[in-house]
Amino acid sequence: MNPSEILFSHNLKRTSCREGIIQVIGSNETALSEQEIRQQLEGNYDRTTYFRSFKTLEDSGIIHKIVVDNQTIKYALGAYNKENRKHAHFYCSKCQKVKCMTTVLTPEVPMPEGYRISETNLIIKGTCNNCNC
Amino acid sequence: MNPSEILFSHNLKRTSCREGIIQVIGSNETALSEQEIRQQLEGNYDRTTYFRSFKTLEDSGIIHKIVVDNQTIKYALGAYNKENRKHAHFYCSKCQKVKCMTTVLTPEVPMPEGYRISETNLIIKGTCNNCNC
DNA sequence: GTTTTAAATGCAACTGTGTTGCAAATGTAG
DNA sequence: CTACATTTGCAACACAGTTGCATTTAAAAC
Repeated sequence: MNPSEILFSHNLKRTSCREGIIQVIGSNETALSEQEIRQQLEGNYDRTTYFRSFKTLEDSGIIHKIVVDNQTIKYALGAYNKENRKHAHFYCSKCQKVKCMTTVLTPEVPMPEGYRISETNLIIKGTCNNCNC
Repeated sequence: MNPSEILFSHNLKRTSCREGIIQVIGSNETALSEQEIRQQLEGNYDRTTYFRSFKTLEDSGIIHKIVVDNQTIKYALGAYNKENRKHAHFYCSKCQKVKCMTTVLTPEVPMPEGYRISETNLIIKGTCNNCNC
């Protein structure tokens, strides 16, 4: 599906900013920050528009937000696998790239009586194969 | 050990701000944000001083920083268990409290050739036993 | 106890992130 | 093409985090 179709299938208006964001995120191996997305996008959109677009796209599950730390936020396509499970993310502290580890699912943690889990985030930090050469 | 002894044993100067931070964090069940620590501290220190103190205390392993999301940062005492492993953290999205789950260690994730892990963060979000009543 | 000195603090200024209200522009259904 | 709801851009703002520098303080040396 192309960006336009993705938006349509989620009942979202097909605006150029949204289509561009999906397009750029979808054509990258690693997750991207707002800055990186802006650099790769043709159109010059307002910062507010980006943030509102990210929120809309995230709410509908088209993209997901990866909070590595309070200064490093990245976005990638998709969100859940077929079983509605989320995956881990790897952050390379040398090249600052974030990769979705789609084969590593977040663990099912047994919780004490009375606790309910809505979401589990697993972030792994280190250095990637490219930076360890 | 009291705050003064803790600082001494880490070769850090025993300033009132640092002692106060350790004191406040140590006397709370849950992890605290900068704001919450400020409210419970007598002395009125500059914001810069807090951030520098947090960094110093974190670098020496006296406290650890918990990044729940880019807007929610908390601090708690200690850092690693005896085996140098880190634990998971639970964030209640109703009461906004963060608890160290010292019994749940971060998983050992098998990585592809060439990857090195320096740190693993596991954040569980949901609602706590208090808020589910 | 006083002096000395390296470290910590307070202050001012600044960057960057994220939010809100409102008017203008745009997508889409009719 | 028109009408309407939604999205966007702009301005303004709140807050987190950082840096340089002068002042103050902790702790070691005397």
